[in-house]
Amino acid sequence: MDNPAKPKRTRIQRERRELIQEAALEVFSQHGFRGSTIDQIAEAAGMSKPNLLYYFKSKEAIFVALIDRLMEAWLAPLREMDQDGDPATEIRSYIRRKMEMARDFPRESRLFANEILQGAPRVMPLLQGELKDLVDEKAKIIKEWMRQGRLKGADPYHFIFAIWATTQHYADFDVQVRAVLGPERGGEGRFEDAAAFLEKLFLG
Amino acid sequence: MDNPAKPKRTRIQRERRELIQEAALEVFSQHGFRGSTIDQIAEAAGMSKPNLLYYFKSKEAIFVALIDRLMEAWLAPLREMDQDGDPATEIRSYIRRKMEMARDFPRESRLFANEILQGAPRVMPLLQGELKDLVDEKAKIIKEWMRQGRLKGADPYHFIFAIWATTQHYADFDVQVRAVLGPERGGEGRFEDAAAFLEKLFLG
DNA sequence: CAATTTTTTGACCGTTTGGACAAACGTTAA
DNA sequence: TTAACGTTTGTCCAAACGGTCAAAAAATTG
Repeated sequence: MDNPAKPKRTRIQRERRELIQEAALEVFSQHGFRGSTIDQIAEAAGMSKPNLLYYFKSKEAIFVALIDRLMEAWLAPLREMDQDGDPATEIRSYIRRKMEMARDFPRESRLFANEILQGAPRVMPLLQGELKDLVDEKAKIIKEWMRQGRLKGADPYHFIFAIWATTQHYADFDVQVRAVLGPERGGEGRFEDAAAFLEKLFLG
Repeated sequence: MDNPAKPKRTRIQRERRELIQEAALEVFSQHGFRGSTIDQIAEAAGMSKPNLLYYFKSKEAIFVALIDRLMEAWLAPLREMDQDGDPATEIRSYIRRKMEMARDFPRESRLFANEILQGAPRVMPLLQGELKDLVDEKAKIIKEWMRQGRLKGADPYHFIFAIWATTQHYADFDVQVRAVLGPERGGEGRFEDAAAFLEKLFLG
């Protein structure tokens, strides 16, 4: 997770690696790791397979780079939750941010979901370390808010889990959501409706 | 989805097909469809690959049989929700049943999640048909309960989604849940804690 | 028992896959 | 011009994969 000797990269290398990661995100999020081929990614990135392997030494390396970048963005919204802010406002903002991520970055969400579903073989240390620490810290804050009577009392861990589950559901299970809502209600408005519902559910 | 000429099967065929599906559930739920090999499934079932292919004509056929059986169990809890029952009791029972499924059948849950994540290529018709119809029907009931003031008012569709998301989370994201809760709180009690939390969340 | 059907297996095949490699190409700078 | 370096590609390979097939083994039936 640290950087043992950071590699110096040319401009082209930075651009190409970025291009490859974008293509890989598209492919991996649709087919999962094992279901994706280097050829698919290479084609999506508009280059030949050997050329792609010049920038990433293996399929695994692409995936790891993607996950690494993803996890940062993943933890950010919870990091922003501020102990000194108004509890209701902080929770509301957190839900909003998570919902926006589900809407704007569904591929990242699905990629992460896939990794966890397979037993988190590549991010387990991160879950037990950085993520657990962060949640422990924020759970303490939420608990304090509840103790002060500024937030309805409940288990802060399951509270956070519930926010994760409900918001990510709209990215990960998007096809099911749309299928059930049907053509009329399944339009773009569904994220707004969901956000409004969740605010009431968690704060009402 | 119907049965065009139901095949007559010997006792051995019934037993072997069952054995294979159990093994396939184990393998598919861990590695996904593309990530699983026929050899893996055959080994888990304690037979040779050609022998397995004697009972199921392809990898796809195993998967379809599995999904078919799964979907029935999947819809059952919602089907049981009774219009004439007490709203709070009905919702509570529904949450309990879904939570028990997450605890007792996590492989089935993960298999389903995997299928949806990949865009539901094999169950889309079912989602748009049977599932949508069922949800439409139950949403109407919930809406009526809310109109009568017997249940807190909210969008019944997102209400149902939220129950799905939160309960299935404890099966699909189990490793993450355990990692965050840590060794102390991540024991078997987590399902009870979660169920209690969710009842309050949805009915409190 | 023998005849017939069902079940099991070893050997095999064509394709796909991740990855290696050397040769070619392009660019820049001495 | 040439040497050096970064980039790109065609070709190739070994392993893994889904699936076939003929024939042996086991079970069932007459």
